[in-house]
Amino acid sequence: MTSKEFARLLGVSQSTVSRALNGSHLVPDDKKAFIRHKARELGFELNRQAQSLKTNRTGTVGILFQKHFKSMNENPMLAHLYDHIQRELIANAYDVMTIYDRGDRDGLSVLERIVRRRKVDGIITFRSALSDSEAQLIQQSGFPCVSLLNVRRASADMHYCLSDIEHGGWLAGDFFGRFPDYVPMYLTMGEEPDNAELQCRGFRRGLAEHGVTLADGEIRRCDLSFSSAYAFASGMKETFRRHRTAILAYNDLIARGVAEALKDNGIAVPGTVQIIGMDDIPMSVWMRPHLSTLHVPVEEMVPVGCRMLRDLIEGRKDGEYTTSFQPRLVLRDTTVNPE
Amino acid sequence: MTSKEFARLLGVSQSTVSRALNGSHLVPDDKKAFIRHKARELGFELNRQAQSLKTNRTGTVGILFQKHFKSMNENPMLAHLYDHIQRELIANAYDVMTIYDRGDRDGLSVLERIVRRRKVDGIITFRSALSDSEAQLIQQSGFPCVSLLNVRRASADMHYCLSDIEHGGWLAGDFFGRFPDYVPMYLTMGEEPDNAELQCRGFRRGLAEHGVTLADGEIRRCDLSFSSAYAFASGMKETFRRHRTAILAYNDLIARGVAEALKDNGIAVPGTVQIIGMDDIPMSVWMRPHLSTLHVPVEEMVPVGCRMLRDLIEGRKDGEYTTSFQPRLVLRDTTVNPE
DNA sequence: CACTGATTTGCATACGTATGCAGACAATCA
DNA sequence: TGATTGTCTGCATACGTATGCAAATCAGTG
Repeated sequence: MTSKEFARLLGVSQSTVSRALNGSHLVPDDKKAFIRHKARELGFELNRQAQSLKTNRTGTVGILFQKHFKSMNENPMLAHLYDHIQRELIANAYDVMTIYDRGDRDGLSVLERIVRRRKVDGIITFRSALSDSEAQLIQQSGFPCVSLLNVRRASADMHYCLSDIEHGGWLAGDFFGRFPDYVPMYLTMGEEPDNAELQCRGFRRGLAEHGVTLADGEIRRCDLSFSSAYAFASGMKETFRRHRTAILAYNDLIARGVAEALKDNGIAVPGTVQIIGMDDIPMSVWMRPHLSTLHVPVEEMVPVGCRMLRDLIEGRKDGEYTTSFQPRLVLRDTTVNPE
Repeated sequence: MTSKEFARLLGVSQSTVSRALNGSHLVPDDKKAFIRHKARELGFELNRQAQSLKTNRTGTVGILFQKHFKSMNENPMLAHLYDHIQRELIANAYDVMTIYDRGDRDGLSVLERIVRRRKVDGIITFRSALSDSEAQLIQQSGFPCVSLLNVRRASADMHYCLSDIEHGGWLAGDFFGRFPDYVPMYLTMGEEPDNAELQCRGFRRGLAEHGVTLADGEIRRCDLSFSSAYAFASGMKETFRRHRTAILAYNDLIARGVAEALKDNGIAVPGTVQIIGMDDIPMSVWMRPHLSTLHVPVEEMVPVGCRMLRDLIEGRKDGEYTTSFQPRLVLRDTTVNPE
């Protein structure tokens, strides 16, 4: 059924139907209500394709995963974020399209295809480690784009909804600083050097305020995966037996891998090794010991980030803007209870 | 740039451009190649909105999650499947839209909205426990729909790409039947009674062939979550200490929860308790002990299922069709090595 | 060269909506 | 009453593509 047929059925013009269903102020409230009521009753809905052709709006937002990063089933934080974002956008009448590049096909990336064909109104991306070409593509296409969670060095024209990772590092440093008998260690991975550096700086500063220093040699690396972190910690068991260690891990996935390895190797947590992760993914409390972590307020960030994107799409806002959220230290079972 | 402008630029008509880019046989190969080359060179692409308006095709497939089930970050198998499906569809030039209902808004479900506005060409759904109203909606909308993985009782007009869960159960039964000193136990959850019943029947049959019976009292339930399985197994520790037990779990998520609980409670695996899961999610080998499991050949099923959907969408096939895949028993560290 | 058939081209239109514009109608005021 | 404003309506058109149809071109044959 087209709007024209539907209009004839109600004895009004197609224009009036269109205006009523789009909430135009040109049609009086009672008539608007009537038309909407009838539409629901008869199951009529405006054709999205035609609507899109006229308005250049699709009612769809793309969620962009970077190929450098893991997928949702390898990185639980992505699934966690995706879940919240999806819920939030749907509640605001946007549908969600996944954009996940895994290398180019025919020299035309998925992002490129979607952007060029305008299949979305805007883009949300989690990490800011877009490749330069991707960032450039988004920028010159003029698509509204909000980056959640982490910042990318030197990229203009992008909007951020951040968690203050440096402050997170500071919180962990401030905590571990109270245990001078534990050697501090920072365990990160290669994928996000900018953010790791921020986190490490905060950690260092937090420790320093208690007179504790983070030795350069105690900045360790593994890959962004449970098993890599597991392997790392297994390989370190002699070191851990030699002296107590207080580990800040880049995120919960890594922290969880470390905790599991320590458990399997019979190293006491938190008696011998303390661990703090970051993100507070749901998985944090699946397993024992429950992970102490820096809670990233996803539940607050996502609505704000989505709101930012909607403002940009619907033209309520322009120019750059950035919001920032503070992580919160949550002590569970991988840290010693401070007296 | 529109196709008309682009056509003028090349000195041909808009029709020819349209035909060339859509691969019509009406335009000779050399000209087709030339036009395509130019299009790529100038970055021209046909407008998807207009195209959709004419053809009623969107180039998008919806992946439908049921609200009864967990989300991707709670159920790793969903993320695993999603990952494969997304990759497969993108490789075939379809984009992917997530359809995740969490209760209705305004009495209009997300699925309803998407179907009514025809934002997708077809639907893939993982589990077949669609609510009746959802199944009906899909059916009467005439959307091609393929259900992966599991079957739903008594639903016509749906196409299935299944893993043979009953055979999976049989494999586990046939294996555990060789260990008469282990009491068999089946651990399932309430969400998918049809499939659980099939699996249990296979398990029972497999055991019976070795003269072992599964007692009705040894059919246990927990929720579909890691922590619920963990809690269940923790609560059973006295039983496990009393006699050896061979557990078939409905899936790996549950099996993993059990394994972790046993580890934390100091119960020997597989010496005291053997565990077989199902799915073979990547998480299976993240943690120790590596889980013995019934490998579901996602890597084979997904391409076939997507192919089925594409056939339906592109009109190469109609009527119902169903394909089925055999799971495979993978022995790792939660089962006793048969001599 | 005339004719036939096959191949290729462009014209014209339709898809279903949003919206500028002009006109209809009601309300207000002098 | 007539003029003026404000509110509402419908007509007509444009968005950019796909495709039926007729026309044009070409190759092959007698």
